[in-house]
Amino acid sequence: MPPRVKNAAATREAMLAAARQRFLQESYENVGLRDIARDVGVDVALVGRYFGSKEELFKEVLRVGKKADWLDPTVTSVELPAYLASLSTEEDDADRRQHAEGLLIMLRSASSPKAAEIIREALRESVLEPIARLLPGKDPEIRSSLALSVFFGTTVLRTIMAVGPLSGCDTNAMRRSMQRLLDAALTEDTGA
Amino acid sequence: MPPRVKNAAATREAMLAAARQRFLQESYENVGLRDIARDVGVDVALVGRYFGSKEELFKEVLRVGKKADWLDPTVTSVELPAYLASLSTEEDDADRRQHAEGLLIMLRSASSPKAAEIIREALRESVLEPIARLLPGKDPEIRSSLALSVFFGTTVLRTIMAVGPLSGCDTNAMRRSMQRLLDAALTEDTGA
DNA sequence: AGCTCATGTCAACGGCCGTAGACATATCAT
DNA sequence: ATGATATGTCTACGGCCGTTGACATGAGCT
Repeated sequence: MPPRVKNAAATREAMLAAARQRFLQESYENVGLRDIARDVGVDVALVGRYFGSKEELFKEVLRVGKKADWLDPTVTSVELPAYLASLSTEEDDADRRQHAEGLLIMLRSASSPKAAEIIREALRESVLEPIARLLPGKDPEIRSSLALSVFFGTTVLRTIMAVGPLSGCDTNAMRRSMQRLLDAALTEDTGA
Repeated sequence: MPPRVKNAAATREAMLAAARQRFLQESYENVGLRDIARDVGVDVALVGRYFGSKEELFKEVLRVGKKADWLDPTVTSVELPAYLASLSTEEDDADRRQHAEGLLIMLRSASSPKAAEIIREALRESVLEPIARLLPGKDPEIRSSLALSVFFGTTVLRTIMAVGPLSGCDTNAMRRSMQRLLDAALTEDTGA
């Protein structure tokens, strides 16, 4: 038989992929359901049928990146800064790419009221807590938040604002800077 | 004479102030001109008359924070990290507050297509370049960008995403962390 | 007082959005 | 082949948006 023209599971998956690409490039409000539907070559109304609402579609998009769990448990705390630093620069590793993409999506839509709570939850449950669990020493939650803030800060300038000095920066230099920042972020506070 | 009920300059100023407050709390797209007008007790159409368009109003809002120039020229590079660190925590100093507010406005609307270019320009001309000019050593543009990324990163988590560990953090601890991060950001890259 | 012009209001336009329900069509079981 | 059902389309609604031009009203001058 010739390949099915009508296949619910396949179109759902295609819409999810298209949505992910869109949310990767624009914020929650600026992504139109009609854009996503057009990408797949399908009618808008299908979004409603398969995902219920735009918010639920967005939730599902964030769930995609969750499948590859954050950080192999074998990763020790000393490798952690290097891993996080590689998130911005490494392009090949599939898991890393997915993690970095997920974070970028959250960052892009961070100031969209409708998306805010969804993002907060996803961030906590599938990023901050897993990282904090790997950190020895005091205040793991604060330090994992600081580490994440390094990623977000550099990404805002490099990718979202497209500010020259960081976007055009040499990859190795960038990785060294990230590593320095992440070391500082993960350092325990001596209170001095 | 009793204070003028109709005063163009005053209402313009009031609308500018109201707009600034709104853009401080929500992103470019999520701030409606009708909201601003309602805050002032005035009709929407006045926005068009006084500012031309929403984009120009936004431009003007960013110009407000520019009046207090960034960093007294007497500030040496050693005090710079402390100054930047105080941006997030200090509430009293008027200039600092205005600088921090300006940055928050830019951050909030960073992923709004209509606002993006305006922000890029304002950031470069009135933040990145002034700071870079104060930095001795190599790659001042890169290092000033990294310093700014520290502010943006922590602000995203603390203020925009309202993520627990950083929003509820002790002020002194926060300042120490910021200082550590900023030192790392401003350190020259030895290439090692 | 009356004239004039700056100042502010009103109504409406066209456009895009997310959502919903009625409708069409392809696929599969019988 | 025929009916049943999953799959996808079409149309349209109500709502908010930024912007515009015609209109009202206040203030200040003579």
